[in-house]
Amino acid sequence: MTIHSRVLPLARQTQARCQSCGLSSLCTPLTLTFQEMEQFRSLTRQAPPLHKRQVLFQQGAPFTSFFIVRSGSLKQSSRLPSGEDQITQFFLPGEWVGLDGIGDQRYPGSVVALETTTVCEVPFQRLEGDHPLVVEMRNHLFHAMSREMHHERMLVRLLLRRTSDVRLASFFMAMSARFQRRGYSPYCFRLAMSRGDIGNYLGLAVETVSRLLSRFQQQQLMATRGREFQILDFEGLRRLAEGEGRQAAHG
Amino acid sequence: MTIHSRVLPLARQTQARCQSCGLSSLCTPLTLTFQEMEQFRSLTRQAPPLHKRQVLFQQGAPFTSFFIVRSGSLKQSSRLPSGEDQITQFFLPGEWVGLDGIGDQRYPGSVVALETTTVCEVPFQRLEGDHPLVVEMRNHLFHAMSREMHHERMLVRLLLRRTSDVRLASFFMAMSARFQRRGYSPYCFRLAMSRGDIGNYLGLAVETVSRLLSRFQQQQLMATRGREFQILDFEGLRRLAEGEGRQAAHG
DNA sequence: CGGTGGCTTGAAGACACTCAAGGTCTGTGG
DNA sequence: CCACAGACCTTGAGTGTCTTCAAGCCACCG
Repeated sequence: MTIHSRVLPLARQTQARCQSCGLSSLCTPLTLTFQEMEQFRSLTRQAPPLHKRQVLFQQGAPFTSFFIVRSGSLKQSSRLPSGEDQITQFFLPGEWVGLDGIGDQRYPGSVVALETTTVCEVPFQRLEGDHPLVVEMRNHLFHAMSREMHHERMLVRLLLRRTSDVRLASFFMAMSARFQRRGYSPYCFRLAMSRGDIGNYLGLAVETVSRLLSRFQQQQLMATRGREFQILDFEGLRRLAEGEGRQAAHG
Repeated sequence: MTIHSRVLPLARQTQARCQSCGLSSLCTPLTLTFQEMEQFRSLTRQAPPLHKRQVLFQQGAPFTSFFIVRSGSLKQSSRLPSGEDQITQFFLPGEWVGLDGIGDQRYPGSVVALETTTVCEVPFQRLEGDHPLVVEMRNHLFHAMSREMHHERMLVRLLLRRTSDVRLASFFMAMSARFQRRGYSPYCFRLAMSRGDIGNYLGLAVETVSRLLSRFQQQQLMATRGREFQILDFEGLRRLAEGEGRQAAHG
């Protein structure tokens, strides 16, 4: 119990690095005074880099901390009773990992690095108490979870009744938005996950993903080279994702 | 604005009724002392019954309160840019309504009663501060949201790659569990939503839902009479929902 | 240089959707 | 109490989409 194995106990070193993280505006709930910042840094600690395929935590492990991605990316997958793995999430820099473990005090899925990745750890215990900073942080999490809840619900329910091309287009639109929010180009990015991962996530066969990518390329919507993706016709892709020019409602 | 129109300002009357609610163990985070109970009751207020098709709140309305269902049931649906309505949730007695409005301070979907329904209102403002009771309540919500988040994610991602019969079987298993948790029979229940609603929720055409119900009946898995449902072969339905005897993984 | 894993492409079949029509239930007004 | 209207539900036939199965390609790495 207590704490999962791969966390550094080096809180001091941590603080120095978190300050230069470049993501602090995303890690911290609001703009903080310098003094508050000092105190806030005490909530987090730096973990050593994860290499590709390394596990951050295992499904079922006791929930102790959550994490904020500093660089790289990860995927979360849950082993189903039937033995299959279902990918439930991808994580990009600045995003919270492990929020869904709070409920049952266990991580409901395993999270592994898709490439070399660094994360900040936030021990959940440190979020207790009534210090204004901690209160602020909890509040932020509250909002984040609520938003996440609805977003997820919408997106996926939407996908349920959509054709594969709409699903994939939606996926890229979502990714594009996430990169843009991070300050990266929304038109050109690299995704570390395999076609198989994308297919698993969207509920499509690998072959379907591959075929669609070819078609998107042919339609001049996107250009693909390995795991580098470029959106050529943003509006076109958006229209496709919105479902225009495709199947209609039936409710 | 400010507060949605149909809320009673009668906090006193409310308290008397919430005490005899029978759901208090679900409404309140933990077992509370009598004194705490007194204080906690001050957090909620009773709203007048909603009749069928009446709107609890509209999509986009400012978030002020959430609600706990006392009796009856509701559905939440979001209007998509394309103009379709997507049902994102059904609510049964004892369940929280409106949690997903916290994030953006607006309700992300409209909630309407599926039948005559009563709810308790919990103004969000009353959850601020550091009173131990309020802290407890927030903590409870935190956990509830986290669980919800993961549950939703799993369930729906799962459905993405499932055939229609597995989707529908999963739906009934989930409903069954929800009724059981409330102390009702897990084998026999009435669902107030139409076939169309179920189809919309699961991403299936009405016709498919109807055909599957006929098939389930023929296979002696369930018996259906209008909106009354009876699970005849619980294990069989569970096996179907788990995906055994059906399509396999490909990841 | 051969092996492995990931990716792409082709062909055949299953599944769920659309369209269409008939049947049933519910609520309302005479 | 009955008749009617409208919504809801069921069933059938045909079609398109996505999956599965199969094979080949490509890049990376021993």
